[in-house]
Amino acid sequence: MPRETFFNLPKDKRDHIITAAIEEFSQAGYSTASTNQICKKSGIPKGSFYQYFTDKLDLYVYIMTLAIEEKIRFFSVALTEFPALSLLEQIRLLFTKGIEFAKTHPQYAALGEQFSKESDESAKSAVIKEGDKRSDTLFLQMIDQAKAKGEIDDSVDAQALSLLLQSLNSAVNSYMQDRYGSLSYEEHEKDMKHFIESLLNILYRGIKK
Amino acid sequence: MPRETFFNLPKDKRDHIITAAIEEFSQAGYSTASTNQICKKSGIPKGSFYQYFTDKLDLYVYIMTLAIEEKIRFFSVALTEFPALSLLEQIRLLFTKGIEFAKTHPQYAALGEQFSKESDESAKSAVIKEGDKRSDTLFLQMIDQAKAKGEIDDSVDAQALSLLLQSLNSAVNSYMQDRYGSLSYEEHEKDMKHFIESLLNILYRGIKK
DNA sequence: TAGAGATATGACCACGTGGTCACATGTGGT
DNA sequence: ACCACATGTGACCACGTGGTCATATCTCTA
Repeated sequence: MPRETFFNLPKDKRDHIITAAIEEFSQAGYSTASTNQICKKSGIPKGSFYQYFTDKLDLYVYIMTLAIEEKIRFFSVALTEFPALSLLEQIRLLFTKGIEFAKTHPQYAALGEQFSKESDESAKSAVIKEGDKRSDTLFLQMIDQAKAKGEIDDSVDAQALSLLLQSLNSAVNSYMQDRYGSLSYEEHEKDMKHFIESLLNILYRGIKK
Repeated sequence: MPRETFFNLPKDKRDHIITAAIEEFSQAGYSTASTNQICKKSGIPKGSFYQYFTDKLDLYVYIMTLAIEEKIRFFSVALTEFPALSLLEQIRLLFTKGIEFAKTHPQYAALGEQFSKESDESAKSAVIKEGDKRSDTLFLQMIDQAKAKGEIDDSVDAQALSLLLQSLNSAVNSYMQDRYGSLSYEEHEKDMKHFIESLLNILYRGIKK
């Protein structure tokens, strides 16, 4: 956690630093990100950096915490807005909301992308310890609920389905990124909706004739 | 491509260098890997390194090429061994062979893992240019074939299914890695087989009741 | 045996890194 | 007006990086 000095800073200066850090970490990931660059971008001297944060990792974990909080807030708002959806509808909602999140919070999304690629294990575990992996339990909860309601077949393995949904969720995002890059969301909304429906169709009916 | 000097080297010295490079790149990825470390590990002086390779990227692309060739050979042998399998059987074969490859060639598998995480775009594109992405076309071919044979439903979106299979394939591998680490393959063969069957079951029948 | 051309070698370079520290500047209370 | 203490600051450190180059050592031909 950042030192008290950091939180005593005037809000706009703090925000400058946060913005600069998000920018750097979302482009470079933890290990290749440069504290010098963050200082230069936010206009603070090197010495001040180490007045505010104990080290690079301290800042990184703080930034990731902000991003995680934001994303969780985003999803849970979406889910509670529509209670009593079927599993398939819930999944559809999460997919589309996932894309929406990446669109409205591109920096946070990029941060997450970089995090999943991070090779520095100590940095990864430090972030995870500070709270994540809730998406897995979220999916498992949804699946169990749906089974209880008799929505889906009992022969479906919950663990396997959860893995499938997780990998699918990230795959959809990177697919959209690869295909349309940073182009406007609205322009390709139809394509994306159609693609998601195709996936859901496979998921629901299976591929058998 | 390495310089001629490199290929004139006695085979065991060349192999030492290759081994050291694989070790380093599979642990650190391209951008964080250190040429100094590779020199130290393989026992060659710094000067010799730059006698053999034009630069770090030259060596990296060469190593990746070796890994890709090996993996493609592995898969195509497996597929041609059993001609006339159904799509589901082909997919099952690829999943299990994928795990087997990761088990028998852990270094190469780790190399691929690191590559997919690589953030240095120039390195990525240099490797891709030298030949990859065949797995995507492989899946698409299999799907088209299966459709032609009337094995799977026409309403299934080939592109969507291919993406699903790709992401699932890598997800299965990292899942196994996370769960069982480097433990012996045989010990958990049953678990893994069971897990794969669960996934194939969802894929085939869908999740609907 | 001489000499030419390929190959081996490690000291060296400029640079960027994360992190430190002595000192300058601000701020609030007396 | 003073002083104590929090805060700001950038020159500096040791180190590791990818890459170079003059020189030493081979090897093979004449």
